[in-house]
Amino acid sequence: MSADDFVVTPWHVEGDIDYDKLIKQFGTQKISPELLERIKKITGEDHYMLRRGIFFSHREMSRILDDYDKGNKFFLYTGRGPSGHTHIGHLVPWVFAKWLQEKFDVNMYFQLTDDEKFFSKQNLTLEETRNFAYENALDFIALGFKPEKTKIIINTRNIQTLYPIAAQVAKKINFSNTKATFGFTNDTNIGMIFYTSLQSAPCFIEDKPVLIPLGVDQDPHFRLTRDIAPKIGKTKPALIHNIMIPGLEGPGGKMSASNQNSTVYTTDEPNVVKKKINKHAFSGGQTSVEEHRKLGGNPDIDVSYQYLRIFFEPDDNKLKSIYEDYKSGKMLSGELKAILIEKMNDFLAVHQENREKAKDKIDEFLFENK
RNA sequence: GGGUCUGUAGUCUAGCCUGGUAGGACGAUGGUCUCCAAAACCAUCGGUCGUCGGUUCAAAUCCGUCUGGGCCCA
Repeated sequence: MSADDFVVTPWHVEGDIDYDKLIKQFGTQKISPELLERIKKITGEDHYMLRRGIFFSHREMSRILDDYDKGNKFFLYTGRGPSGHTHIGHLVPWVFAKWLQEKFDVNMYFQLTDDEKFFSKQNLTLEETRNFAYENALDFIALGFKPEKTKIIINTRNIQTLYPIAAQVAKKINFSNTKATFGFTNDTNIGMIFYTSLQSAPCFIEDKPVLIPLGVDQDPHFRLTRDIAPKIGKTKPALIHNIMIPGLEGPGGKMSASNQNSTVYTTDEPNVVKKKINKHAFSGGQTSVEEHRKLGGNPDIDVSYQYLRIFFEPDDNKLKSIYEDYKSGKMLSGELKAILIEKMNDFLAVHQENREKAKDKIDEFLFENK
């Protein structure tokens, strides 16, 4: 734990994150009302994730928009480390990325880092991480991306394309850089040490500026990439960061794919979702009905409310009335949970159907080595 | 290639020197309490002690092999 009582790294998130402090600590830019207004002006609408500060921070988003205004398109890049099944927290940046893609009409690359998860997870085989990559790709496709403008990169499959770019990057990053950035020690395997150069590679796969929507915990990789980009004659990648999605069991840390109880997977059945929320979701309610009616609940720490805010209730008016009812004590935690369960299961029913259909479409999405 | 230290439940770890088949913490599971969750309290589950072999009546504990990891030297 740092002196700030929270830790955010690509492999570990812990504590109550103070996002204003994190912005200072990471040296990123807060998304200002002016920037919001500018995005709204170009896209014709503001996305609820921007409005509500789910995406809260960026690096050089303004430059991307400057270029766009001049008629120079960018492209999007995001990804996922396939260490397990997809959960709803993973979907947040993907849904937002899809919105960006549609509004700006740009290409999108999605990188599945099966090699990295093999390197970093002691108990996973390369075969397992490749299988998870395939599973995760289905969830991505299920969100409705267009294959003409969207390509999925799987590291071990597309290494032929990635490697020449990664080599350029790798030559400019030394051991001290990666150690300082990721906290590597002498028992870190050399796959990990090289790895960040592979994660950088898709930034330069097109000769255009890139914008990367991602969880803020992944920022350190691209801090390095931004450092070396000018050294290899490339434009620095621009980033836009979302907050960490809390696990069911509490506001500290993030939803982790490995803890079954703090996680709702995209493949969970309705009754499983119901059970997980009712039995595990941390609430901001009081200890008894009488207390709750008298004192009211605290939506700011209530995980069910936060899920509605972050993902499942895009309607501001509905969200506001839930907020007020819960805060005043009119609405009980059990009732709030019921709302979330319904929203979640409605979403998952559609998602799971699309996910099935994605199995037939995956080939159209896979990036082909040139 | 040589030397040296190290490997105990999901995680961290006690025990090893002075042999008698493992104890704790966190986690997990169930219950009580709550509109739920959390907290608190109660209970339960979980380890063939990295592998194979040797010594011994008896080995996590001693010896050797292999294997994973750390450090030093070449």
